[in-house]
Amino acid sequence: MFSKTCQYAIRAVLHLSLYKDDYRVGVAELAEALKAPKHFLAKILQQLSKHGLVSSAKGPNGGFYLSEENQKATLEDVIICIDGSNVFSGCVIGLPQCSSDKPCPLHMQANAYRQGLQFHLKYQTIGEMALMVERQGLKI
Amino acid sequence: MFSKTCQYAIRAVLHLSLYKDDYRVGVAELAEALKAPKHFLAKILQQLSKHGLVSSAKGPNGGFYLSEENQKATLEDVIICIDGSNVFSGCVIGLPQCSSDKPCPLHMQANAYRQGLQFHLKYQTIGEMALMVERQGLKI
DNA sequence: TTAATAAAAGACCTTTTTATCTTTTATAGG
DNA sequence: CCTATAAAAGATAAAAAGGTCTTTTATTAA
Repeated sequence: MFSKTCQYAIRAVLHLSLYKDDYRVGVAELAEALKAPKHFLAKILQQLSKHGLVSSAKGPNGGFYLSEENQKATLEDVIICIDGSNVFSGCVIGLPQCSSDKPCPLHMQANAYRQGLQFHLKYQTIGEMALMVERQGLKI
Repeated sequence: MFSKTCQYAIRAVLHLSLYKDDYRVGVAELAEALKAPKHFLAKILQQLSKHGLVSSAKGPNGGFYLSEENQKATLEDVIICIDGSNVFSGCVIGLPQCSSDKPCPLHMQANAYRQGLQFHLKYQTIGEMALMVERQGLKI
């Protein structure tokens, strides 16, 4: 479904949302926590940063964090930023002309799956998800 | 969702199921019909053939076809043959330890919809799908 | 104002996926 | 039995994804 890059991005953002508001997380620390390759994770965070989905501060005590604004974004935003919107809307068997007008044989069922998930990812902010994660003790 | 290889495989099998029972389709013809790279498609068909999901005949008038038996298989079989079963069961954010016991934050939602798709792909044979495709004039 | 810190940026490498080309094997039909 | 045909098999190549390393830039705090 999602690329490995995107999986790291999702996990990184969720993880960032668990820290205290004013704490800046260094890539090394985050990479360790996620068991993700450090430099690769750095790239991903930079891309998210460039698109305003995470915030960062350079220099001593710097690092990545989620601003109030960032917390209001959704995982859908993160996913689209990394993998593009086609993960939700592209034809599952790769037909360029596939649409609800001229559907492929898997169109309806595949869309049910993807739109259901997309809805879930869209109508809950990252901040809200973080609360869920903490209360339910979910794995990241 | 599915690899390009898998997308070709699905389309190839569906396409094969539309021909008359006794007609053998050459790779060149099938590649043309699917607008797929010929040699690459050949590889895919060989893999499906090795796993008993399509049948083939060498020599003049030879080619690929679906036997009675092959028609009774499902697209789930095809997909698992090419992409492996993790497309249906692997953690969407890539956690090895993710399970219904220790779920990731997307576990429930992802599985709810994914299993819907899997069910659809599993409880309709390729032969049955072919009928649908013809009756509804769907795109392949 | 300088030294240490940490992100940003970019060059580079590795692996996997996707795709092509060539040779071998099997078989139908003249 | 020979030839043309078409799949099987295998080697090779190109592109994309995943991952690493080095240099540059910004910032803080001594």
